[in-house]
Amino acid sequence: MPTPVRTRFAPSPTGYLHVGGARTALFSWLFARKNGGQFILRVEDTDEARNTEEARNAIFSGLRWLGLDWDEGHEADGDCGPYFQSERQDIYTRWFQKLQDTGRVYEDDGAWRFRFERKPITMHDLVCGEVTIDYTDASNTPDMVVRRSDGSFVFHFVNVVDDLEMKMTHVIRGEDHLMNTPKHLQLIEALGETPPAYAHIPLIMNADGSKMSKRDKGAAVHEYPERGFLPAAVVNFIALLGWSPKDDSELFPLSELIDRFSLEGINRSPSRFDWDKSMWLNQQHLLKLTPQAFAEAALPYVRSAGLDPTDQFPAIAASVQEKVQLLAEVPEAIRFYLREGVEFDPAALEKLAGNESAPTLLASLATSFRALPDWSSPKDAIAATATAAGAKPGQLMFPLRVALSGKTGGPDLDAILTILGRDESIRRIEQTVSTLQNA
RNA sequence: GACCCGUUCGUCUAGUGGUUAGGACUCCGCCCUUUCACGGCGGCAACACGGGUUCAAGUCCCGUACGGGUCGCCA
Repeated sequence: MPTPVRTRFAPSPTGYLHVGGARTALFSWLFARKNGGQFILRVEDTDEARNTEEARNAIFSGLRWLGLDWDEGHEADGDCGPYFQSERQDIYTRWFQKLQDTGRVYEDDGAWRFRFERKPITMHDLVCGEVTIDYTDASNTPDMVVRRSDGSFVFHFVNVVDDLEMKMTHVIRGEDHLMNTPKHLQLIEALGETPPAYAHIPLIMNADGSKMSKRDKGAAVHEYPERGFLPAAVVNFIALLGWSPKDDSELFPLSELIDRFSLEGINRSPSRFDWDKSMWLNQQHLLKLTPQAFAEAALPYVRSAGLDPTDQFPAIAASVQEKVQLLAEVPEAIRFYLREGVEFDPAALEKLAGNESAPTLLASLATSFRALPDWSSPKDAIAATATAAGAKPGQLMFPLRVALSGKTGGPDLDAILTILGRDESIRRIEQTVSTLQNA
């Protein structure tokens, strides 16, 4: 029986969750899930000065929002805890003792340095292939500090110890760690342990190719729910940034991503954000939602825009499901349903004003609406009214749309008529007629 | 500067010696739709450059250029 796969995500809580970090987490998570292994969340909070509670929570909530659950770590079980490095001092001290016993560390200015073996180090990276770094020349690769003069341990040491202690089989991390790997390999070799397999993934860049930093659009994971993205769409999008299923498919729910994922599909070159495509992908995921699920997803955005959803909301939301790319667009798309009367989009009103027959047609439409026995087929009344006035139904459709919604585009007229109801529809038509006459 | 990784349409990518270099986003047409959007069809658009190797190179090798990464008592 093969050793069960164990991967981890090991962020340090010094800011918000970065989208590059999220993708690293995603790939590690996918690899673990794909292979029936475990995914561990370890918080590397050794830099007390820079750690914040807020940053820690951003990591947890970001991962949860994306749907990346962890088997061991904060608020989860696990035999390899604690999962915060700040609570693992005893473990590091013990391993440091072991390292001292090998005679490979020496004191320097109160700190402890690890003496590298002066030889070429070759790693077999699962993504980069075979990479050799020459450690022969000490001036290029000075012995590294593993323990500071204040007694604390540096990243390289704790990271290696934890990966060993937590029995990692695969370390999937950003390419910025590639040059650290020989250091880690040397440490592990000195300790007489077996290293995990490494996979270094290329970084994500801004749309213009520049390095993505904190302030850049899309850098922070928490920005995505704010902008109206679905977690599944974000996961789908970042997975496609640097990974390919090797065929033409590209629309994946999480479950299928797990199925299709493999390290071989990871690219070697940094990729750039393509905002148009991320929004398109979000729209595709939105389209796949049931109308109920869509309404539910849209509700918070509607509320926070100050709109008060009525009991008609399910129908209202359904009418705009295929009109928006982001959930944050929903409030604007449905606002016209919920307000008193019509507010005209200037361009729409102008277009309507240019139509000389509109006021007359609309006025007689209001009359025939009023005469309808019921509201089951207002469309027949539209056709009849137009015909009676010697016009085509199409000549009445556009004015009616503007009269009801104030806009040139939007949901099907049928849906608008049904949702608004007879009284409100008539009211808006008459409001429009008088607006037109007074103009 | 040294070392490491990379380079196919504007962007994300398929492609593992012989392809009309494929798909997707964007953009532009047309169709569907009495709106918009969705959907369908079509179009524009790429192998960074220079040398090799080979009957044959986007695919292999070497340079150059460009991009990225790393060179801490940060992680």
